[in-house]
Amino acid sequence: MSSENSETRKNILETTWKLLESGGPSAVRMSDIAKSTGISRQAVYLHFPSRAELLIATTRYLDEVKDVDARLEASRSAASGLERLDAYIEAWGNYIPEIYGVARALVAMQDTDEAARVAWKDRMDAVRHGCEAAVAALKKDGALSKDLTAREATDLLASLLSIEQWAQLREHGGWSQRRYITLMQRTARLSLCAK
Amino acid sequence: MSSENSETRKNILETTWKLLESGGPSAVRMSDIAKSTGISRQAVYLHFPSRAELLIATTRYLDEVKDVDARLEASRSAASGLERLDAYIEAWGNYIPEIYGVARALVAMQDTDEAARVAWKDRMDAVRHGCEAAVAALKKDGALSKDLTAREATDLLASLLSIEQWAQLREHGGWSQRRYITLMQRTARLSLCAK
DNA sequence: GAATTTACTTGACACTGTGTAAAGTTGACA
DNA sequence: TGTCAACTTTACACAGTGTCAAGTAAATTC
Repeated sequence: MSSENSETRKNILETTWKLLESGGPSAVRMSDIAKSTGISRQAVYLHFPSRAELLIATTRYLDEVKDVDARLEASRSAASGLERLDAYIEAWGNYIPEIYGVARALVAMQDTDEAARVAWKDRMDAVRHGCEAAVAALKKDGALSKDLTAREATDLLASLLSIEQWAQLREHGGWSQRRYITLMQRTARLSLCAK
Repeated sequence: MSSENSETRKNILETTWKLLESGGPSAVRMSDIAKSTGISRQAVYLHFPSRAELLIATTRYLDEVKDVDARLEASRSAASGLERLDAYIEAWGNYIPEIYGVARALVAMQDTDEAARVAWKDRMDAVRHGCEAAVAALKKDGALSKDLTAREATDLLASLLSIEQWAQLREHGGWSQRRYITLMQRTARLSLCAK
């Protein structure tokens, strides 16, 4: 395999990303990626050992380009637990559409590829971690509902903010992105907070 | 293809169901089904034109055996909108684990098979319809939150009750089935009802 | 300026799983 | 005795992934 910073490698990642954004995940084959990148199918394998690894590398590339960390860290500076919850939902909720194409492809590989499963789990654990922090902030304020343990509140929030949930509301329900954020903030507040 | 009520046909459906219940969907190939049924792979094709059609037939077979309709209709007799909401969540929520294996396999085929996509959409539309009725009952009681249109409330409820959501809470979160039902009822009540 | 290295191309092939096709078997039933 | 239905066996086409080996062309090094 060639160096990590190869120009071609970057081109492949960009192409993969773009192809996944427009069109279903199964429509993006290794040959499609090669063709769109303007190289041979075998050349793709010189940079990535398998389709799963390519998809995983693409999500990492996306995170890097979009600077997820910075966007999610922003919610940390919130004054109250409630503000933090809102900020986190806004930050993550607005990140979802940007990674949806790639995420979908990765999810589709979960059943067949162990590496893809782990990569997806890591990603979801990161979200869960953010949820955990938001719940902890609520609890610190005494704002967490007595009906829920911190663990349960975290699970609930993480599943409310799942990509599948977003897809269902946006695609099937036809919700606007703005409305999605607003109503998720509302739902989270009502179901997690005391009183 | 043979008659609809063939003994072998039923055996294939039973086997498919059982295989899907134990183990990932992609691990259940046509040859696995044939082997477990005790017939040749080709014999399966004498009864079902494709893997997708077999999976679709299996969901229908399950609905028949489990009598979904009767179970979901039960919630209709509820006195108030709120009771109806609770009853519907309980009925559907308890049905999910029984169809999860098959549902998972059908979802996994969505990207590649149009028939599977439509079959799954039909299934989800049926759930949505139940949600719609529950929301309408709430609205009639004047119990629906003013923050939401009936449409939005329906979308929200349907996505709360999605199979993916259930899977995430039960499998990743480790929630018990009882706790899942209780907290979903609570979340639905808090996010849909007025005041 | 010749040799080597790097990045890529070309073409062939193994493997898995789906679905098709055709000829053969077996038992029921008329 | 014949025929029909349900099933078996064998073979094959096809798509997509991943591997292998030989070839090319430009840049780098000696």
